[in-house]
Amino acid sequence: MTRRKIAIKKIENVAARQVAFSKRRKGLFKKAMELSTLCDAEIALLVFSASGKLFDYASTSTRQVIERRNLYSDVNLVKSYQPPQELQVEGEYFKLNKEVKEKTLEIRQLNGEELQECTLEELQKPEERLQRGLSRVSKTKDERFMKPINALKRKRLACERGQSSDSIVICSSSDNPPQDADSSDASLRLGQLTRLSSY
Amino acid sequence: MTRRKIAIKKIENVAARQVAFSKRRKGLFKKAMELSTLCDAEIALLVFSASGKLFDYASTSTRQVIERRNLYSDVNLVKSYQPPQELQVEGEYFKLNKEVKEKTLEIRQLNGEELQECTLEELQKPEERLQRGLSRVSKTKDERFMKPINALKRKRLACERGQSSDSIVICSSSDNPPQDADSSDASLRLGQLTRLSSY
DNA sequence: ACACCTATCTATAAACG
DNA sequence: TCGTTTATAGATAGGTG
Repeated sequence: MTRRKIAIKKIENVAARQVAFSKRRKGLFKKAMELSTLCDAEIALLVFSASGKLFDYASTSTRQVIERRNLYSDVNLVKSYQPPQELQVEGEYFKLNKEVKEKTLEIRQLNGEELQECTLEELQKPEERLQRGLSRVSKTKDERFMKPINALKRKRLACERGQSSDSIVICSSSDNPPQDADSSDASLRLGQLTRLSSY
Repeated sequence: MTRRKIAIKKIENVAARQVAFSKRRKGLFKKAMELSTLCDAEIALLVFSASGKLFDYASTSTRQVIERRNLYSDVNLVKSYQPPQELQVEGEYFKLNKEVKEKTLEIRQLNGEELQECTLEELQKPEERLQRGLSRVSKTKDERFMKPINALKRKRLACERGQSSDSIVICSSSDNPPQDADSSDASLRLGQLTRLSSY
């Protein structure tokens, strides 16, 4: 399908087959989910790799109709007719999937995409949210940037005056309101940084 | 996918949804068969239309592992959900779970939370991203806001042509650069708005 | 609903790291 | 094994009959 067209028959090269399986499986699941979403269809998809590994997907948008089975028990795919509706617990997969979709949309909107689907009012929220987020990030960056400078300043002042508690002027490098950048203990902050660097 | 990109959400237009269901179902089955053939996988695919009609496919290339039943035959919904064990956890579920976590973190960072985990450099990216996103959102909002005004303006200019007229000042409601908000045909834009309002 | 068209959008085979 | 990239093959939305 791409650099070269391939015939639809078993791929003999094991490595290539493995790669194709991974890619196409992913694509197939995506298509299944899209169909389910777009057309309000219920879909169950079971894929067993040649080595016996199971990958599955089931949409259960309204009622749970499909049940899954473990690979190693004797398989028995069963469908129910009109199962108890509302009470059905949605599959974990479905729930997760929904969550992913929601978060994806959220992120896309924060990126400023998909905005044509929004009304003027609906644009207000993301805008405010972005402003808040930006403000926080900028502030944090500022603080992080000023810390070593302030530390140096303190050290120097301490040396020069013998010692004293000093009043330090803090400058903001951003165009955001400088809401009092740093007032807590520096060693504490350093402790946090140290801990973080171990990730 | 083609003449126009569509969002992955339920297609409201019934006719269009039906067409999409038919086309995409066909495509999905084809992909399933290709995967099965190319990679020697066993696949079962069940698709229930919104109206309850069943379409299914099952490959049994190597061994018969999947049993199918007709929707209208006797029911036995088997609750055999083995809590996702090793094999399954490694699969789609696991990946989705990871995705959820990643997106959650991403969102939190865009919200300006969890920033203590970032170095100064790592703060740069979200900041720029937020600025871009904010700029896009603001721009879109501006455009949306200006559209009716511009339309009115044109109308009025058209009316006043041949008569006395006063100049109309257009104000931007945002503090972003007004990058020439609207220059295309107003009726077209109105068409878009109308279409959108039906959501 | 179906078959065909075609401009676009998506999936993906190969190649590379 | 994985992630990316890139060029190309394939899928499909919207339109028409």
